[in-house]
Amino acid sequence: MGIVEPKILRGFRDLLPTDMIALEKIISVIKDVCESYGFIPTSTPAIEYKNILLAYGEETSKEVYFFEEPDGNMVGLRYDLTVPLSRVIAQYKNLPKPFKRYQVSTVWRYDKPNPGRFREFIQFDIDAVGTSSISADSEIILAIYDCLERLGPSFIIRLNNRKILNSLIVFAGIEPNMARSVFRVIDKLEKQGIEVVKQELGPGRVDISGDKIKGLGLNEVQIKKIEEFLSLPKNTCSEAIDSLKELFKSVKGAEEGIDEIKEIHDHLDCLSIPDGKIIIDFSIARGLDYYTGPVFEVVLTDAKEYGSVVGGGRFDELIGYFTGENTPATGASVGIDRLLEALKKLKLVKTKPSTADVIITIMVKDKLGEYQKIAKKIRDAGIKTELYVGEKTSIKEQLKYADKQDIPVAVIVGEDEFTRNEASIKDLRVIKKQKIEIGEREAYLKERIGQKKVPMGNLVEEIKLMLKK
RNA sequence: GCCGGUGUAGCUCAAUGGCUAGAGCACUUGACUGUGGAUCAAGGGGUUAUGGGUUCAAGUCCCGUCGCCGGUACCA
Repeated sequence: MGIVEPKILRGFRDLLPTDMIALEKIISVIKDVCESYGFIPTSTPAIEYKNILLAYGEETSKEVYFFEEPDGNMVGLRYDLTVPLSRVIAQYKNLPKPFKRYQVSTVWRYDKPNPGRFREFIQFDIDAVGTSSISADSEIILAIYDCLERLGPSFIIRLNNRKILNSLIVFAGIEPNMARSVFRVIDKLEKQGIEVVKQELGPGRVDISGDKIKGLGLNEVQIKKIEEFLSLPKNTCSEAIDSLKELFKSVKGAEEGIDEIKEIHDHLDCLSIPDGKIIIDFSIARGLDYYTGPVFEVVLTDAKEYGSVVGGGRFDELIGYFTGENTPATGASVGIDRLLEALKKLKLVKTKPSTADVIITIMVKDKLGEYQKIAKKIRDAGIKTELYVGEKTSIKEQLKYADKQDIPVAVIVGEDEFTRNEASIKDLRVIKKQKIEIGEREAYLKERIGQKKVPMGNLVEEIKLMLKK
């Protein structure tokens, strides 16, 4: 008989318990924060009609998984959570506005896989729809700020405004249809440096591997003006705002974007958020075409190689493709997979193979019912408790299993304990924590390291005490 | 997509074109039938990613494919 070779698609991956436990933990922290801000959960299908997925234009299509249903409908896997959100807003017209929702779901893109970047990945989106108020943008940024504070990594939130970049196009005298390309180039500033940016704005350059990168062909005056913009003093947010105001004083309509970013800054200032954690960076544009106002992204300062782990901004024109009317919206998207990889590397998330805190070992096979009673008692007290169900029933095997699963406490009840109405509880962490100097195996066994006999009536209390250590 | 590197046991890696492809860790078993550590002993594990070619002889050299890593491009 042929054996089927076990393999998975390129860019896809399995999440084994250790990763999955860490992932769930991260998600639950973010959910808690969202709900503490009054964002409410939504869910939409993984599959949408093709024309829905293509609502913003055909150019998106090459990275989307499309397929035909047996009855001929053309459908596809969602590639983000914003398109389904727009559909939902258009479809359920009586949703309360502002509609503040969060959604954590899998999305699919046929991209080139990278470390921390997969073809199937999880997005955590937070959005506020139906309000132009900048306070919505501030709330989302604050929620993201709180999430990161609770998760623990050091980070920087970079803020900008698409309107400011649009003013730059006017300021530098660039054709409006070049705007998008210019934004794409200046977005590279942080990673590549000013010289590369200037080359790409102008004649182009040749990269390390010998590839030619075409330049945008801007003239020297235009490049000079962009450089002036990018090198504005911005040690503090107020300094950045003031210097930009000065630079753009003759640009018509430039106040709007500057005022918006100032408003966000004022909100954050009231909460005494340290100036270095949320900064203004005029180079960030975000890859997406659809942003219309404030934009921001987050990098982890000790794990920069994962790129931005959160990105977001205002997209006032997007939902209109479905509603036919102007529907302002702003949001953020957390790259959960990148965050997981980064937090693992920074050792800020527990990587454990099991969620159980207690294992009940089986010593007397025909008293299974008794063991189940013990397990129930501990579970009823809110402690995660596993009853050993393996076939190898020697105590040695059971403890080895518990050790491998990193379960901290074992309950051992044999004939002795049953007759005395007692239980032995054993702290399995003790051996790992300190090297115990016992040479002889016999002495080691006698020592019963980390073990304690307690009356059955006190079992739950004693376990709680042991777990607290 | 393009450029470069790389692929040997579960993991980390050895092996001048030449004898039966090795080691450490991990794993299994026993010393030890109510105790996970340490120690000792034994054991299992490989189509050298894959398909072709050169050669008396290929893990080793050449070509294709696939995977992985790095860079670059793209990213609604």
